[in-house]
Amino acid sequence: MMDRREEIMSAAGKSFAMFGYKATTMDQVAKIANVGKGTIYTFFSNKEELFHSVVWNMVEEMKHVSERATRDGASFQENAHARIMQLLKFRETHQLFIKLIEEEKELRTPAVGDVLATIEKEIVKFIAGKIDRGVAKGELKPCNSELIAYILFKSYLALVVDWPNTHDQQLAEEQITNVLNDTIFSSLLV
Amino acid sequence: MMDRREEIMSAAGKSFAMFGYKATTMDQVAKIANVGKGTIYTFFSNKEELFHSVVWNMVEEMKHVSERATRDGASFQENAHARIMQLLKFRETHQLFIKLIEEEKELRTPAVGDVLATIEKEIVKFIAGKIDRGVAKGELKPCNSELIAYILFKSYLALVVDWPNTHDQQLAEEQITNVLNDTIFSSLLV
DNA sequence: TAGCAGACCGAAATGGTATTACGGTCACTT
DNA sequence: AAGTGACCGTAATACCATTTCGGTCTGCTA
Repeated sequence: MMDRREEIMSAAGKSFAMFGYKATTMDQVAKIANVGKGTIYTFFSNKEELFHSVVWNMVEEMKHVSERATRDGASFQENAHARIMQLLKFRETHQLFIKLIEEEKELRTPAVGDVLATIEKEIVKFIAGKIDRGVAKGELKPCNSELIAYILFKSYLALVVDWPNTHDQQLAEEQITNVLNDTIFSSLLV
Repeated sequence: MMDRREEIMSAAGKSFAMFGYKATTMDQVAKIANVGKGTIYTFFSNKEELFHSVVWNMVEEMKHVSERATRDGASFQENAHARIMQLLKFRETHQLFIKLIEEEKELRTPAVGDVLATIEKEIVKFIAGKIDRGVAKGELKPCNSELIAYILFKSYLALVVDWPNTHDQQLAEEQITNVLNDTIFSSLLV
């Protein structure tokens, strides 16, 4: 039988993904995990900490999936594009992530807002790390990597996520690569 | 005495700016305008149309204020920067605009959400027009002006409005001009 | 008699309260 | 010693009585 802690995390993951943060109860999690409610509190000090642990797991998985989009021979821009697109795909594919975004939009649960902000910060840090590596390898000019990572990610969000909200067809991926190659990426190359 | 229609628009403008869309009542507007409630309905078919008229007024004023930031001798980038910064300043200075943003965030009044989306579209159209003019005058390369205007405005929003939400000090204006000159603007110049 | 005013209408929001649900604890079991 | 679930106080929910408000329409005024 699985480790009790993992059992609980897994149960919580399923419940948060299905019902969201607010609508999952600790009794629910205990039931799914085949564990008494009290037991949960020997591993996690409260609901929010359990939530953070589960979300953190997801973030690690997301980074891992993103890394897997890296291709060895490819240029920095190609890899950066592939990795960020993978992040965005994860964002709108992974059940828990979808549920969190939905809950933030309709319920405004504060704990969910906090967690989404944390995730965004982590993603930007992840991208900034890639830029720093590019600089260290001499592929990119030195720059304020956090600022560039920030505007790069925000641009992707704007083009991939926001644009379709106000325009009735989404942008072709080629248009996205073109505009970003001409602007942000071109300013980075040595 | 002022035109009755203007009287009503002015009263509505004050009320929307002070209390927001949801919390201003037609009785309230009638009272401020010194007009019977029925009279409002001879000029505007309903509350939402009155609202749109008032907001449209504000948008025209905002565009006008933005134009006034234009300097004759200055480069395209300088003027574009000055005009967009003026738009953003208006956005966080003008009472009605402030109130709309607040109401969208806390109350989620649908009519307000619609109107804010319309305003954003109008701003992007305004910027796209400037880009088209720059192209026509031969200052800029031909490009997809709507797409560039979109990403340009979204970038300004990200750097000026969003950044301070997650970082405890706002970006210096010089950092903003630097990063955008190196990226989006540089891709536009002939 | 044309245009304005404000009493009036029904739908929708609000407020107050009785009830339920939930996060977290702890005395008890195994 | 480790685990459980009945239990507690608070906070959310459901319910209903009352009020509010957008919009209409008849009568009044100039």
